[in-house]
Amino acid sequence: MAPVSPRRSVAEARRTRERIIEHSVALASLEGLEGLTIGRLASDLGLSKSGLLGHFGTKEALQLAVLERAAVIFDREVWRPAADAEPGVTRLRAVCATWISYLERGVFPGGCFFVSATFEYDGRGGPVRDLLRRQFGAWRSRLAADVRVAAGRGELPSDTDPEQVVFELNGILMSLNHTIQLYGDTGAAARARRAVDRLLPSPPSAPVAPRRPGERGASPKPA
Amino acid sequence: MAPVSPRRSVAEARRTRERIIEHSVALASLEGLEGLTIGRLASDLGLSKSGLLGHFGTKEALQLAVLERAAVIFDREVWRPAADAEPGVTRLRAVCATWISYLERGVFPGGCFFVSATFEYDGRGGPVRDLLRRQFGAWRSRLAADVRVAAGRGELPSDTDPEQVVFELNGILMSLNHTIQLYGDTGAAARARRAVDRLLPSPPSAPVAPRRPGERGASPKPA
DNA sequence: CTTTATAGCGACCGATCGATCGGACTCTAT
DNA sequence: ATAGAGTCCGATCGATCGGTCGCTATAAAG
Repeated sequence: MAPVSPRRSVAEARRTRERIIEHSVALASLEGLEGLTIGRLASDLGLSKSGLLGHFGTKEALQLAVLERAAVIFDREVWRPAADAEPGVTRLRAVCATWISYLERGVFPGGCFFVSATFEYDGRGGPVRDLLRRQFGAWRSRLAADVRVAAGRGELPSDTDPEQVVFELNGILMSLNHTIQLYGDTGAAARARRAVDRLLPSPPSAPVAPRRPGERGASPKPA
Repeated sequence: MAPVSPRRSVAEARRTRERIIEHSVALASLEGLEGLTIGRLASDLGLSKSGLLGHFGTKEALQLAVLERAAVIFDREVWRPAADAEPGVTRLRAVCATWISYLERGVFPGGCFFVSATFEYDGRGGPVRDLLRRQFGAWRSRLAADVRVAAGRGELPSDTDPEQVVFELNGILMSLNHTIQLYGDTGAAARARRAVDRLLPSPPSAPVAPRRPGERGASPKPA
């Protein structure tokens, strides 16, 4: 039989792998990481199931690769645009802003990838959940670090409990995610911004978004 | 072959249906509504698949029945214990307290049934999602009604946006649900209570309103 | 050119999915 | 006593699941 796609160089294989992961991220955002199916992916991409699975070995390995790719996207869309802001409340507010925007823009069609995924893996065990916990833990501790900076600078009360602020911030973001996904209510973004404003009052007289080209905040790699 | 379970009266059938729903609620709380499988349920309950499905017709009908039962449990565990409190902030705080306790006690082993379910049905359509939206909408509007009462009584600023308060309350509760399920962190309940306190300051013992309206937000100090 | 590594295919595996069917059985109503 | 309704089972259906196997065709290495 005539081979339909006769190119199988190593370089092509890398591109194929990219295509698989990219499509898997989009699909998993909507259907969940467990909702990914090899057959569906293969037919969407014009591959055979064995050809597709050959790149990863098992479905679980694919899920982990998808999760890591999602983290790269999250980093690019949320962390990086806010990284250069002044550490403390200013950067916290910047991260919240990029996060809300990332949800508004629908970077992932199913809302925040990690919120969905952590809810999906609530009660299970295994490597996927372990990775999720580590990724989410990195998110929380990075926020908490900036809360501590803010408290040290007097932008927040000195007795501020960083974990408490992170807890409430996450709540705001999850509530936004939930509202958008369940009701398609775009106006909820304004509510989220108002809630963030109340939780993290804009620091007084500090020049907003002072661009200091030399300084880079912790350059990110949630993993 | 000797029939293993020879009792099939109408009354027994009702009990069987109860058993199915009860077990399904517990299972769906952990595995999700979509994660319910007829075969698993049947084997857990010592029934045949056809015998089990005969009570509902389709899996979707079972899911709807499970959702309605979950709502009954939620009503019993969260709404009812707070129903007799003074309408307004007092009752809002009571509902939040029962909700937090309901999560602490693990009424559903997988956390709040409706939080999990709405996240699961984020991106899908169909009757199950429709019912979920209605149920969640009822929750929101009941909370909003009490917020309006509170604002009318001066317990909250008169220009309070009820939907905003509900949005933030839901965030606190979802953050708690998330923390408990992903990390098993029981201390998070204290954080949730603190956050609720800040959002809904306890009204003074006298039903008068010493708070000056016009001041936005529940409390000027974050954290 | 020859050899080796590998990308990808097609066929196939056992398991499980939701669902259907006919029939055996028990209760209830007449 | 008998008819009807309803409960539940065992067998079975087609579809799909994740995954394996042997194979071919090609690219890369020698």
